[in-house]
Amino acid sequence: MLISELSKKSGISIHTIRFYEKSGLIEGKRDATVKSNNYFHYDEVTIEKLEFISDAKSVGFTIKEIGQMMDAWYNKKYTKKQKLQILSDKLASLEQKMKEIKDMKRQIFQFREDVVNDRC
Amino acid sequence: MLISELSKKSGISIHTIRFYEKSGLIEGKRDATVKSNNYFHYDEVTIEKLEFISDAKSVGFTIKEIGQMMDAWYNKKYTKKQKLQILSDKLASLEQKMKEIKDMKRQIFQFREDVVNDRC
DNA sequence: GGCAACAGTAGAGTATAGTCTATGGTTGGT
DNA sequence: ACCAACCATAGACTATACTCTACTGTTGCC
Repeated sequence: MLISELSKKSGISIHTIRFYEKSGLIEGKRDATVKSNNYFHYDEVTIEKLEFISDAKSVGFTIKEIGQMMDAWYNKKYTKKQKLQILSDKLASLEQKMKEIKDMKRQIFQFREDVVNDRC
Repeated sequence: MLISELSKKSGISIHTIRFYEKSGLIEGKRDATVKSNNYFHYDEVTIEKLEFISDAKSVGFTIKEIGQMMDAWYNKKYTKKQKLQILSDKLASLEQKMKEIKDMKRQIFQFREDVVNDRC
């Protein structure tokens, strides 16, 4: 599929898709048999990738981290050991975020109690 | 205390403290009896505020949101009802973040399994 | 009185993650 | 052949959150 279809299917703007492509997160292929244009073609996997990017971004991962994670299982860039290391690191950082969110929840709960009881 | 002491006690750079002050998150007071300088003085509560800012930032809240939350219990800017609304909104967004992180963890776990079993 | 250390303001610069504009070529339908 | 709709690249612009520089004034100690 071409970029406009990918955009529609993924819900991500064409501009942003191009930005992700430049950033190395996704990659379209050019059809070597067609010489009149240089349109990029995308496959279904790219849709999955874009969905993962959205999810990963919303939990606070950076483009760089997301690229690293995607390389850890779509690419042959790393050894098995390196891949496992990367994924374990990201799991640990999620564990950490989880803890921080729990603490923040407790803190806001306390603030709310203070407001309810006119202590502030 | 003056800004350098506040910086040392909070672990936040003087530059960043000034940035937070400009952003309306914290507020130093000037000593009206001293006319030779216009140094800002900070109290212990400001240290607590800076700690909260750090925590809130690391869970992904923006400066704007943090300011709103701090206004919700340090200030008289909002009515009780508005304060409770703001704090409940933030709690809900933390709940949402938590859910997203859990999903992301599951996804990365799956990737890790795939790597372990050479399925990618 | 000199000077290092500290205070302030204003504004420039950086990094991240888009978002948009300009420009020009391509495709498909009439 | 025409033209709207699409594709590509390059680069400008925006917002957020710092981070740093330049410049100037103040304080405290010898």
